[in-house]
Amino acid sequence: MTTQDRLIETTRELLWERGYVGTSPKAIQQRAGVGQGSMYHHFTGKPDLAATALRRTAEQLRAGAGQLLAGPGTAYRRIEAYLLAERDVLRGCPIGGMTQDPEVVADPALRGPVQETFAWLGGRLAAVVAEGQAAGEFTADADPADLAAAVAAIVQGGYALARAAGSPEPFHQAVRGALALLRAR
Amino acid sequence: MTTQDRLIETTRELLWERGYVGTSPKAIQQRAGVGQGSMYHHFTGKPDLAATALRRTAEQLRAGAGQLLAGPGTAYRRIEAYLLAERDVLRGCPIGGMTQDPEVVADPALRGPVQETFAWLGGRLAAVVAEGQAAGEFTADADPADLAAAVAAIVQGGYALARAAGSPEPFHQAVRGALALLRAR
DNA sequence: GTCTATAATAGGATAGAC
DNA sequence: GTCTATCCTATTATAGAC
Repeated sequence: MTTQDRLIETTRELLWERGYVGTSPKAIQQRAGVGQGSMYHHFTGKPDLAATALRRTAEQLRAGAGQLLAGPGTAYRRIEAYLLAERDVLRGCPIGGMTQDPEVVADPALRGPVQETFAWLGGRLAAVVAEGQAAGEFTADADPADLAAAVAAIVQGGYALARAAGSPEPFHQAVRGALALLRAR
Repeated sequence: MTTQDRLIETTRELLWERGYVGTSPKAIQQRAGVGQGSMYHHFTGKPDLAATALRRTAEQLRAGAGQLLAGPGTAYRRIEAYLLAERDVLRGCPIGGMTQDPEVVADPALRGPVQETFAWLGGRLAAVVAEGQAAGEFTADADPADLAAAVAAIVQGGYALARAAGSPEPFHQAVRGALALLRAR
């Protein structure tokens, strides 16, 4: 792995663990085992490095979710697969967590990957819901985009509840609740 | 308003706007218009002041939600009232947002008010759901605690989606989706 | 109670040697 | 490309005067 790559991977970890404000260049350099000079040689500064790291994280998240949602099975089964995917619940979402940081939200380069990820996810989920409605699997009296947003919110909100409780259980409750509601359609 | 109160109110604002890591004692003092000495006279330090501020915010949040959930009307109407309550969506939740900060999660004095708020909210929502099931308003095939967690997660997740998008719309989509699902019970 | 020093450490970056 | 040295500001307090 190149020095540049180590910087990116280390930044991805730290952003996930400590958020953007909580991640200092010094901490990145120390964990990556490189001096200051290297970091500023490859990146213009912390925002540049963080944006690069976030783009990579967003890519991987989309790849994972894309697989689950494109899989075989009914619409319900695919949404279920997405909701039941294995997650390190107490670590939270490496993309969604960024929305809490005002500096991320304020900087287009940082918010970009986050915004695009959720826009993409909403679109994919809505497409699956629409397929389910077309197949008569779900009643067609709700906007697919609304149900898609609800499913995405369950995951993001589940993380928040779990971290508040110090336990993954509230996340799983929320998912079970959402699946129970979806089955009733 | 006393100096102590101004410090608490200012800290509540800053915690909401910038989170715990992003809120410095100096910023609190400047916005409150008091010197360093005053802050350290009334509070042992930033964690103490922040914990006091969070307890007050938690109280107000519970008071507001409690009113909506205890109101008249069917279980569905009360949950609807909670979900449709007016919110400054792009500001996020002043309590739920704290879960993103590792220092808050790690400090029992800081996580306490957050944990208690969601524990209380989950209990209240579950009670309303249970009433709805008892009244035949909802089918009784789902655990009230699961549906309660789902409702709470919709709100918290809705904030995250909205801030990612830079628009309140995804929050409202998620709420509409959740209400559509609840109506089908 | 409140204020103004003062201080040790961290944050974020630049300069220049190698 | 990578490193160390240096710089300025912010952070989070403590000390002591008023």
